[in-house]
Amino acid sequence: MNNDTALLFKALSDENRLKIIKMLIQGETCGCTLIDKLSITQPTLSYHLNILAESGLTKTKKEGVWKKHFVQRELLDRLIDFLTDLKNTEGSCELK
Amino acid sequence: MNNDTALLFKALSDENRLKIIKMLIQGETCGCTLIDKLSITQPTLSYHLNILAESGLTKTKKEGVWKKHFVQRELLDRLIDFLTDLKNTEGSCELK
DNA sequence: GTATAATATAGATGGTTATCTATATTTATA
DNA sequence: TATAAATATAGATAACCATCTATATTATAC
Repeated sequence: MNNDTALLFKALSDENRLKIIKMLIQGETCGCTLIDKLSITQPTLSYHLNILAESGLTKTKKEGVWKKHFVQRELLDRLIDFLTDLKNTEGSCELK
Repeated sequence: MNNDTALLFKALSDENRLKIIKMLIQGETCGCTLIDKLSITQPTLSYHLNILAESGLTKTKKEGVWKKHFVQRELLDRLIDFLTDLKNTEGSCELK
């Protein structure tokens, strides 16, 4: 599982990957279900699913011919925490 | 102000830009203050500050020779909302 | 008005990304 | 075991990114 915040944001920085993760959050699915909702080829989908998995945002399990993808919700929490901490940082007013 | 979620995440997908935004959140500053804390040249900093501003995550105001950069906290909220909504999406269990 | 400080722009470059086509691998089933 | 479905890999490519050096612009102060 990945830890690098910039890399997590990068995984979310593509429109197709955002669509994918929105679909996956509704329930684990295989690529063959996702592909119908996207305007990309199967190898390109495979590429994006890999990026999501490598970031740690998704995990997979093999079920026969299928590879089920699902969102690792703890990593969403980690990003929410990061942004919340950032937002709540008090300005120290060290202007220049 | 930008609206595209993927583009906002992209703005946060670079280590230097994360450092910059962490500094800016502590109080508005000019590039000349930021540059000392980063291992990049001034034109590269200018480039990153532009990306942040174009995403909407930061805004700027001119003050004499200086250009003060500051974080648009509402956009952090927007990202937090996006991730929270995503996380709270109920799985509809439509497995395949 | 010239020097100085802050910032921007231009142009180059090596690396990365998203995409494709074509092909290979894996697994279940007829 | 041959076929079909799901997924992966290889290789190509055009576009984009992060970075640099060199130079230009802008604004203040002397």
